[in-house]
Amino acid sequence: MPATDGAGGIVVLTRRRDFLAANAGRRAPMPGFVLLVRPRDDGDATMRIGYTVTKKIGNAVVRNRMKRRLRALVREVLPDTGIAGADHVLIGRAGGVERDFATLRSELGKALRKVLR
RNA sequence: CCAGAGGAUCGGGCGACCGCGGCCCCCGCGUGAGUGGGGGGCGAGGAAAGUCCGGGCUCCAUGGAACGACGGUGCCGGGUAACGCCCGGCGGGGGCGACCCCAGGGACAGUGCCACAGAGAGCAGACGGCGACGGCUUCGGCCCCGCCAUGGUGAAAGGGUGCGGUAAGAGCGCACCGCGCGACCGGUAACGGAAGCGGCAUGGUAAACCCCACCGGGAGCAAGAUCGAAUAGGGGUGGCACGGGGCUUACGUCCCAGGGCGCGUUCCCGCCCGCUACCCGGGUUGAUUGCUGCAGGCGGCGCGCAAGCGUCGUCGUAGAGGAAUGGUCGCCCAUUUCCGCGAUAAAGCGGAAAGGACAGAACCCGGCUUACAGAUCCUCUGGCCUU
RNA sequence: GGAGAGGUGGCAGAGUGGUCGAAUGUACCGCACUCGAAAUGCGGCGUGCCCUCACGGGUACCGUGGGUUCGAAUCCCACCCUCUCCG
Repeated sequence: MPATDGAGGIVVLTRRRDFLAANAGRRAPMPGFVLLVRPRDDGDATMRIGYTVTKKIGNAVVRNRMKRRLRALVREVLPDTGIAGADHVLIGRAGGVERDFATLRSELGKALRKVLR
C-alpha cells in the first residue's frame, strides 16, 4: 500500500516517470511555487501528489521546510478542490519559504482554478 | 561607574486545534501474513555541521624472522579505551595587569640551499687596503715579510663599548656587558640556581632531505548478514590438451624448472594455473536485519592543585529510509520601530505593529575545528569617584 | 552517509622556495599585407589603492585567513567553493 500523506487517500508520487509525465500536463506558475496537473484517464478517481524542491532553492534545511509547507498546503486545499483522477506536482520556487502561508493557500486555489479551465 | 580578562550555563516559554514518524494497548475482519478503527505516551543539536584526529563494531587480509620502505607524532610529568585531545609544570614571546600565544627534539652524524647586492655567504683565506726593517729602483713604485681595525652591500659578515698597546694592528692586555664550559645545590623530569674556569671557538634553514624516540594491517553500516528473477564469475564430474633432461624397449621412476598471489629484499613455507560439455550453484531491484543502553547524565561522599578516578544513590524511552517536528491561533519574554503623556532632552507610563541566531539525527561514542541573534551567573585585572 | 581530486589574467593552461604580475595558446586592440576581408607577421593588453596636469611610478593581489623562512603562487595549518566515485 503506497503512502497516503494523511490527506484523505491522496497518494504520493515517487516514480521519476510520473514526474516526467506530469511535466507534459497543464502548468500554473505562482510566485511561491509551480503547480503541474495531468489527468491520468485510467478510471481511477484517487488523486496523487508529488513534490519537487531542487538544490537551487537552498540547503537541506530550507528544502525540507519547503516540502513540509507544501504538504501542509496540500492537506488543507486538495481534499476539497483537487482534481479527481489526476496527478498533481508542486515545484517549490525561491521565496516560497518566506512567503505568508495564507497567501500561498489562496494562490494554490487560484492555480487549481486556472488549470481547470 | 567605565574599560578589559578568564570560565560556566541557556539558546524562547505556556496552552488549544489540524497533521507527520515509529512504539505500546484495546476493538472489528481474516486460518494466516496482514488490514480497518480508537486510545496512550514519545519524537533533533550544542554544534546534529566540517569529516580533521582517536576508538568501538563489521568484513577482508594476517605462517615465521631480520632489516627496510611508507605515513604520523615530537619540551617534561600526569589523565584517558585511545588520541594530534585535556590538565599541571618548564622554556620563549606579548600585555601596566588579570591573562594570552608558541609544530617547543637534534644544525659538532651527514648532505643540500642561502637569489640580488657585495671583496667575501660558510671556511677561512683570497681581493682591495694598512705598515716598520731589509732588498731592488728608470724615484712613479715593486719584492719579501707582518696585519685584519678599514670595504657604498646584505636577512645574516666571525663578540660589543671604552681605555691601553703597536711600525700597522689584533682579547694582545684590562674594565663592564654578552657568550661558552661548569664542580656543586634544588627538582620525578623538562629545567632552574651557581662557586669557579675559558679570551671567545659551534652563522641560518630540519613547516629542505635527514638523524633520534615513539605509534600505525586495509577498508568502511553504501561495512556485513538473511530471503530472493536474469546475466557474468565460482565449484564438482567427464573428455581433450599438458615444459626440459637422465635411466628404461615400455610401464615407471628421479632431477631441474615457468608465471602469479602473500607491501619491498633474503631464506624457509603455503596456495593457484589451458579449452569444452553437463550438473550444482549464483544474489541485482526490492524486503528484513545490523539499529540503538551506554568509555551515559545528575547528585552525595572520598582521593587529587587539576584533568580525572573510585564508590553509593538516582534518572533514562528519536530511530527515519527520496528520509518524520509542519500549519493556524491566543497569552507572555527578549529585541526593534512608530504614536501619545511626561517640558521639546532622559528615565518612566500607556497603546499599536513587526519579530526569534547558527542550523535538522542517518551505526555509535571521545575530542578538535568552524557557524551562532541574544540572555544569565561566577571569578579576576586596570582606572575614576565616594566613605 | 562515506571516499577522493582540484582552485593561477576574460577563457584554457604552465610555473612547485628567489631575478615571477607570472610562460604559452585563445579572445581583444593597433599597425603592416589587401580593392576590402580572412589567414599571416609585428607590437600591445589583469585588477584595486596611492602619487602625478600628463608621461610614468609605487604598493597589494595566484580561492580566503594565519604561520614557517631573510624571502611563499610554491612549504605547513584552518576555513570557503567546485568536481568525481561508492547502492
